[in-house]
Amino acid sequence: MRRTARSSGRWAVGFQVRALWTKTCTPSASIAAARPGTFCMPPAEEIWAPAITVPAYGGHLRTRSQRRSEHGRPLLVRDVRARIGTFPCMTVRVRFAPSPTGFLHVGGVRTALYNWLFARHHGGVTVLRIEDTDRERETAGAIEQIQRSLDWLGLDFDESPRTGGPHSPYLQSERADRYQTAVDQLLEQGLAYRCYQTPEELEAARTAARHTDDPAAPTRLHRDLTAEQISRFEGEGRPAIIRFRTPLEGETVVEDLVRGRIAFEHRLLGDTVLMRGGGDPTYQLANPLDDMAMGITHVIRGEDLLPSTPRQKLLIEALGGTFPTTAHLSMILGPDKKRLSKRHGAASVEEFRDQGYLPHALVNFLALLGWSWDGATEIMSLEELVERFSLERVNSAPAVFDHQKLAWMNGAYLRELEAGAYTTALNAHLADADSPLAGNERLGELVPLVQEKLAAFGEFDALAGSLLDEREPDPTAWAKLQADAQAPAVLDAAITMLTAISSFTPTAIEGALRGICDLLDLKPKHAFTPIRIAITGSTVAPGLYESIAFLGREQALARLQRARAAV
RNA sequence: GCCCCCAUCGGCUAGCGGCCUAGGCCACCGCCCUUUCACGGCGGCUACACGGGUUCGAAUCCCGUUGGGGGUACCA
Repeated sequence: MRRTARSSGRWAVGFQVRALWTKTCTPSASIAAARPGTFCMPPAEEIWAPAITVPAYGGHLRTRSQRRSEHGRPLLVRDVRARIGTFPCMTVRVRFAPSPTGFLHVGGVRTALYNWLFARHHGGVTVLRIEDTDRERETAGAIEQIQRSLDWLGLDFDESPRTGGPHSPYLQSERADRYQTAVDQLLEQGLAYRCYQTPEELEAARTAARHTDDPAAPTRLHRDLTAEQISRFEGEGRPAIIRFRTPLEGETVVEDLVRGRIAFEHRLLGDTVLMRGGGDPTYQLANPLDDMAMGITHVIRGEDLLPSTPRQKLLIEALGGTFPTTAHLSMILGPDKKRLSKRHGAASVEEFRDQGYLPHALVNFLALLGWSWDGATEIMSLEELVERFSLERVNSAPAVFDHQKLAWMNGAYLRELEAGAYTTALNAHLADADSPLAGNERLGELVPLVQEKLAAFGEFDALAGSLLDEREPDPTAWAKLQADAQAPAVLDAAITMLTAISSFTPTAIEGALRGICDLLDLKPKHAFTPIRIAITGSTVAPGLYESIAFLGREQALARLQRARAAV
């Protein structure tokens, strides 16, 4: 069953792109032949090999590369990709799991998008799960805002807090009993234990151990408490946290779809906290447990979560589950090469919407930030992205967010919009911005004048707002007008000429204005500037003839008179 | 400090040992078009971080160095 990507809400028009000037790009035979939904590939045990825990020998003496290649010849990223890039007979299930600590930022969107594209490409299922295990950090309304942003982008999730699904609930705060059950089981099997350290004791031990050869030691201090010690701590009324009993030797190897094989030594991992003193689960417990419970097959997430991967894998395997295949996406950076954040300006989806970006332009741009199809194709519809996307082509290097290219791409999409769709979308933007121009019945007439000039709807008001509204002229432009010695003569001539012509069309107006050039022996460039400032109040505006025609004779003359009086 | 990831033009990237005197897009700089701003067209600038290997041959494989990023939480 092939799903059709769709947008939602009034921004749907953003997807009606008239023409795509993509460079030649024929879908590869393998993609064309791929059957959505299921994948058969022998032998399954090679893919799901549980091994991965191998004895360490002189662990810290070996280099990363040595560990990586110790099983024989050097293991290349592409070897790993080739091995686990195809899947046994199963349905792909991915999840996007944001925590409701704020708005959805571009990094999160890209993660959501890659998950979504991967699932749709393989005919799989998308799950939206909210990771609200830390209620203190939760922001009011964040869940709704995240959902709204995803809706706007056209990323629909098959299972979510809103839609429900076979693995409800999709809010971690409502799954407490499951986490408790798992912890009880681990405790019973001795795979987890109670730790009575106070935060202060832990911190002190950590500081002391920082420069030793076993920096993770402080997490293991209560790993083997005697019965007496336990009853003493209990007697003191100390709250216990639950820690995972991480193996002391050996290492866990993760085979990542974008990074290849990565080995982590157990002794450096320490004993992960699964449950807080208050009995709340931590991310380290809830996240992998839910992935297992929800049948997640592929975890596609940010590189910042890479270091916690071995802990999660260990936990899932301790619980008898199979760790999903992972794909860790590199970070999105600001111009200063630091991780992108609010400091770098627009970072939330809502800001882009407010500035008048089309959802698909953002999607297209983000798809290309860390992934490419052929190195040449830039503009792709959602359907094309779904068809072409693959984790194999995801770049492992971090990427700087290029605002200028996004603006260019948005302009490209805007220019390809049908006039009607353009008008609808522009109007929707103005309405969202509470602009008095929203609903103006002459908006459509202005579209041909501005369409090729705007990179985003947010620029509309500054460019053409003065044609719909009487407003104060730009001071700089006005000063320029007043300083222009030719202005009085030019404006007088314009008033005369525009009064005289019989029909008030752009063509007739052009003729009249050209007449001024002859009359005063001025180049159009010089003659038109005062007129443009008089008419639009700015040096930057839509075509002069069209603007004057749009205003109509009465209004145009009034503006020329006003300017004449000022010079 | 320790662990992990990463490294091609200013930015996004193509490149999987010979097709590379390194291609595309954005940005930038010229020129053309032109009533401003854009759009469009043409041209230009500029990159394989460095040092060692492996190989007949390396941007591509290996090692190291340097640099950047991430993690090191009873955050996610």
